[in-house]
Amino acid sequence: MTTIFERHDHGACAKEALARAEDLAAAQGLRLTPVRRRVLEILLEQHRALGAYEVLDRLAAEGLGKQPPVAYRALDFLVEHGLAHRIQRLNAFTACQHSHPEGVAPVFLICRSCQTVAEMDATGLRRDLSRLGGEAGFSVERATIEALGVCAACAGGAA
Amino acid sequence: MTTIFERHDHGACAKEALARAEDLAAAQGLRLTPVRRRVLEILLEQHRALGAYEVLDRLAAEGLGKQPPVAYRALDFLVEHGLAHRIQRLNAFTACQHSHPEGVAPVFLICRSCQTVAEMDATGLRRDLSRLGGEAGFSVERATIEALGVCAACAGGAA
DNA sequence: AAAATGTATGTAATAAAGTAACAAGTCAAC
DNA sequence: GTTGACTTGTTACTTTATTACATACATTTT
Repeated sequence: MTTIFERHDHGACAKEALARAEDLAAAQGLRLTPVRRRVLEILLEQHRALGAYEVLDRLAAEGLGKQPPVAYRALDFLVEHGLAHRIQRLNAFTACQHSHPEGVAPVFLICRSCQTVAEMDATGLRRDLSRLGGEAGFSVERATIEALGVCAACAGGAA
Repeated sequence: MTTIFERHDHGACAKEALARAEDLAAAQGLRLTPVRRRVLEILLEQHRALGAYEVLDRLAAEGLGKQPPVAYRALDFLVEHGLAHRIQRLNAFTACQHSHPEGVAPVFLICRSCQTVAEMDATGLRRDLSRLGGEAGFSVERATIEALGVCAACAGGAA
């Protein structure tokens, strides 16, 4: 499995994600407005999750909006359409790193040392979770799976 | 698998949990002070997660503390010793329903209709998650697994 | 092109959640 | 009965998030 923990061409990675967003917008008739697009770009700059107010500060510095709702609305839009994810543990947001065709939400790996947040496909895990819920008569609709730990680079570097 | 979604003697369920807490405190030399004990009792009254401020309001009504730190400290104590859990999706807390011998954190099933939060053992899921992380060189230390959906009773009742 | 409609943004105000810092009290051990 | 560790009280504040309403922009209808 390949994650963004590995060395990669980050510029290309961000560019691709933006292109995917544009394709999605075109395909689904969504409006990737300047604010929304800029928020996605800001999230794509780093592989760590940003708080809504960090995003807002950036927007404010560029004259794109000074009040919380501006940031929250754009972030909500991105999350709703799968272009970004909310990391519950951090009350923060990160750009989506892979395209998740259907409603296949990923698992997040959060490095507590470098703050990098990586996504991994977790189809199997989700199936198991649904099965587990099913045993209790519970119908799983959405699931949050977040792992906190240390990435290879940080584990190696700190050794 | 049996969860608190099923009919059960709630009084007994709460009483047992409290007894477990006392045993734990005795065994580990922890101080289950009046505030801490009362917070646990409050959480045990319902099988839904309570926000820190809901707990605080209850404490205040009983003269046990009026400021946020009082509630947060007690909640942190309970969480730290496995007597309660924090539900990330809800920014809320729920009493532990099973004793988790070691550091075996459970999975949470959150009914979006009746707000009940049930725990299930997820040893297998956690192992799979660790393995998945391992594939990316990531060492998982702690994991949050929360499922949002509908419990059997609500699905049946609403049908 | 003007009116009507739907959607997005701007703004103010406030709510909700969480923390820092320090003073004061409690309790067990010596 | 004083020391030291832990717990609680209190003030003040920070961070995160939402409500409500006004304004602007875009699209379709006429």
